[in-house]
Amino acid sequence: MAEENQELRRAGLKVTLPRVKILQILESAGVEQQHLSAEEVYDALRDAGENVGLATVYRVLTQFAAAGLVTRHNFEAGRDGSGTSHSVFELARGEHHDHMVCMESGEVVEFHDAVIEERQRQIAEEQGYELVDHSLVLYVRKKS
Amino acid sequence: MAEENQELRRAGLKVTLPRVKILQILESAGVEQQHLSAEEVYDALRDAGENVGLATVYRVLTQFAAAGLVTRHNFEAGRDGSGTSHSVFELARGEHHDHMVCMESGEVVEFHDAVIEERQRQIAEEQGYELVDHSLVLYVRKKS
DNA sequence: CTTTATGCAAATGCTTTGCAGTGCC
DNA sequence: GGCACTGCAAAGCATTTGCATAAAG
Repeated sequence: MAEENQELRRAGLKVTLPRVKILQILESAGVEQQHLSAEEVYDALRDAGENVGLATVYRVLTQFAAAGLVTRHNFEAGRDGSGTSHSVFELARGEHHDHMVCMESGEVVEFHDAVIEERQRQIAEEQGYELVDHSLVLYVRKKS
Repeated sequence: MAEENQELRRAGLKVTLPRVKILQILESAGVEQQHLSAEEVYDALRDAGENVGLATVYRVLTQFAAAGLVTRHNFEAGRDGSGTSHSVFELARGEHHDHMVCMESGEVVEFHDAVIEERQRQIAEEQGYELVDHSLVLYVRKKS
């Protein structure tokens, strides 16, 4: 219960109601809903009876991301080159992983592959670069 | 010279000055500048003395993307979770490739790796999905 | 001629900011 | 009490759309 407060303090952030609530929402998100948009967090707050402004949700999530508490992703909505893409946030639970998004259901599956990770490092190196970060998203469709 | 007109007709688009000009700009982009934002294309047009509206640039690029003539990417600006990301367009020259973006210089290097491509397919399959598309961007830093 | 494209300006959607008021430590 | 945090409304960007005009086939 006081767990969240610790995390916040560690991040150098004052323990306030919006921050604690948002952290709880992210922590309690079911496996199927680990990737929330700012709007979804906002709605969850209202459903929980808390009156937090959308601006605050964005501010808090951005701070959390800067503190490494959460990760921000930018999944593109549809293929078809519709530049529409909103951010989704997910609690950073230690190890890194990539994502697979179903183009039909919107479902998100996480995965981690050592082979790919290593190849990426090698490829960057071959070009004289050091790999700092990467973003890999597979757009998939359920098999029939 | 009439090459562009053929490509446009093939795509089912009327041959108009804005479309031809934009196609030329993309084709003549140097190796270091193959990835242009709508704004950059717009500026290039003005520099070439053509008065094309930015809205038209967007419309044309979107049509080109839909026709498969160009590919639209969404490189994120800075890491640090600043959701800032604008689209860049690149001429689709046949084979698929991924990108490596230098976080300092903004330079973009293209690459293709059969191992990664294959692993992606396998990973999707293992989860009962069919791989439709993917987006892979490596964020790198020049080695010292 | 008829259809499709263009330009401009206004509208959008998501995200950030300015500022006065509020609540942590 | 002071300074960080919040809420609200307004500002910002990149991109899209409505509509009257202009050009293509």
